[in-house]
Amino acid sequence: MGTSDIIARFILETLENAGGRAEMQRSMLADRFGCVPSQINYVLTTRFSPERGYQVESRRGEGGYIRITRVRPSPERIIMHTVNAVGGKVDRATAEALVQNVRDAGAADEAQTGLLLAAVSDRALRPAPPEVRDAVRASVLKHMLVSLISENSI
Amino acid sequence: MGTSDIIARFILETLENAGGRAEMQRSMLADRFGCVPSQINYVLTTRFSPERGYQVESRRGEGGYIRITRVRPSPERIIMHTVNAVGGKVDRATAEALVQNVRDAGAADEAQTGLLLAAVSDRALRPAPPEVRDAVRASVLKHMLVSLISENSI
DNA sequence: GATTATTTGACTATCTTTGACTAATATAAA
DNA sequence: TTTATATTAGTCAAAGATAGTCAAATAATC
Repeated sequence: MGTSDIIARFILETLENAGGRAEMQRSMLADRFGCVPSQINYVLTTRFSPERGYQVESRRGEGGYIRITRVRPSPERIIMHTVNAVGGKVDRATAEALVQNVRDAGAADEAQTGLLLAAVSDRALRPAPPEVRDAVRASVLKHMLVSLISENSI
Repeated sequence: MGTSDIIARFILETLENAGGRAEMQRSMLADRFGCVPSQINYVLTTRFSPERGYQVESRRGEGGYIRITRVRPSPERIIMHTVNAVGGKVDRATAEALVQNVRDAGAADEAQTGLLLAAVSDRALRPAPPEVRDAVRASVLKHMLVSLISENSI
């Protein structure tokens, strides 16, 4: 088992003991596991992505930290399923259909649905070059969906 | 939590107890929290900016003071103002401050704020090329805010 | 052997703390 | 009244403290 797996397991244990939400310093982790700090970013992006049900926030400078939140599944199973269905790119029509599904499943109310639809609209994403637009749409949508779960389950 | 956060929290509490308006001396604050006086200015500019809904007045010399006033315009007005403030491009820090302001004004609840923050995060916008990322962020944010107004006014 | 995953480090970005210098105001002195 | 002095607050840039990005090197896997 490689260093990244060990770090990931440590983070998982910490999350477990902290009830799904934990704050730690990147430099402390790197220190503890004898790796360079950027490897922590690698672990976070590969193993604690929105697709896997995690939300990562951070802050730099004095008092900086990395906060990892585990999203609790439940009525949110639908949302996670949707996040997985989005993939790396998603066109507008598909995104809208997925959002409607989320609403129909009762996982988002009218206002939240409105925000989601506004964010994935072609008009909102117009400044993004066409060749990456669907990738941006997918990323924005997934991050919003994960945020929705964490907010609803607190 | 760093010194600046502690100072900010103290000011917030003081404001709370004083009904949204408080006067204090910069040197007293610096003294109390063991920092250099100019750090108070840093806290004021980063955490009690007009964008976040505060007004700061001051006076020098004998009997000098800093007066901090919490300002709360109407939600609609805040949102309209925010949409106008976004412009063609907006960086992450500014976008987050604007969103926080919208929430503070009561124009967005926790879940909606979460969706907004998720959509304007660097992580969500990662697929967008850096040279257009702030433009995409601005567009997404504005479209979402507009959606929020129409939803809220039902 | 090719492909994918991991590790590493140089460079960048952001946030905070500090201090030297500047500006304004009240009060006392001339 | 004018000037000087003391007492505040303001500005700005440098230094310090974190975290992020990216691509090259290496290792693991197919």
